[in-house]
Amino acid sequence: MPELAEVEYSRKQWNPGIGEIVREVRTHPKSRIYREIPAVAVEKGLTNRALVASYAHGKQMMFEFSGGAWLGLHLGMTGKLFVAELDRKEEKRDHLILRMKEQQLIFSDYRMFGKLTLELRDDGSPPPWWQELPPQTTGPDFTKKRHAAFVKRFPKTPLKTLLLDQRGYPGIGNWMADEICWRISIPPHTRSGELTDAQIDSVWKATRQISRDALKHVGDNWGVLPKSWLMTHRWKDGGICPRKHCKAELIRADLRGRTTCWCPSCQR
DNA sequence: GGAGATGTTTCAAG
DNA sequence: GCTTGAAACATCTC
Repeated sequence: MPELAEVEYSRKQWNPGIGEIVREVRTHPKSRIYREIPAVAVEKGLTNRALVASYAHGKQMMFEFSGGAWLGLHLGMTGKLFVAELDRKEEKRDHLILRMKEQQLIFSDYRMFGKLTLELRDDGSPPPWWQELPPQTTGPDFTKKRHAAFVKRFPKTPLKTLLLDQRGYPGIGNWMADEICWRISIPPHTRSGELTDAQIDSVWKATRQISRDALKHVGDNWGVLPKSWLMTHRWKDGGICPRKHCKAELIRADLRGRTTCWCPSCQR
């Protein structure tokens, strides 16, 4: 599930804990989630600290705690963040639980592709890797020029696959990449090197637009995406292209290891 | 039982 | 050093 907008949504799920002190930390020490840092270090590092703020950047999230502790989270394929009452029973897939006065913040992930880091810093600044993340697709530094250079760097890579590269397009995931290709009527398997300058331009525009639209629609309460989007049709067998007057049956096929959906009529 | 799932990392080859 | 492409990771659901 987690792409740009869903990550932003997830980050906000822990907002009720802002300003609250972590009284107890529960972990699953053997979980794969703790491959970057031992669970004990996370328990020690977060106990008695207050959650100060949270940030999202592409698919990455950062939670700032008092005293310069920075908790980085990535949801992988199946990670979830939520708040629960204190009497909620611990479940097998809860990897991190932060118990506060009247609630607990939970990170669960059954497939365990998620990732967790914790860094304690003296100077109050976020970890360097966080500051060096590539420009957000909704921000001012995601320029046409930067995008064009990135496209030209990987001429053999199919456009859809290129859009999944987090170095170029942080936050773009499988459905958004398909949505972008569909919106501008380019087949997802088109090699980057075969795109015209005008097409490269339209990819840039669509990427910005769809990023912004996705954030707007998912919003604070998982808004429903418009029926006019490819996304709302892509998983149905025999799904129909939602473009006006098209009505072609959508195709789903593997492209470089990811399920890809496109319209054989619009995208040629 | 097998295939597939809205993601990243790693490794080998050119 | 770079790009490219496949496999691995772990578990649940259909």
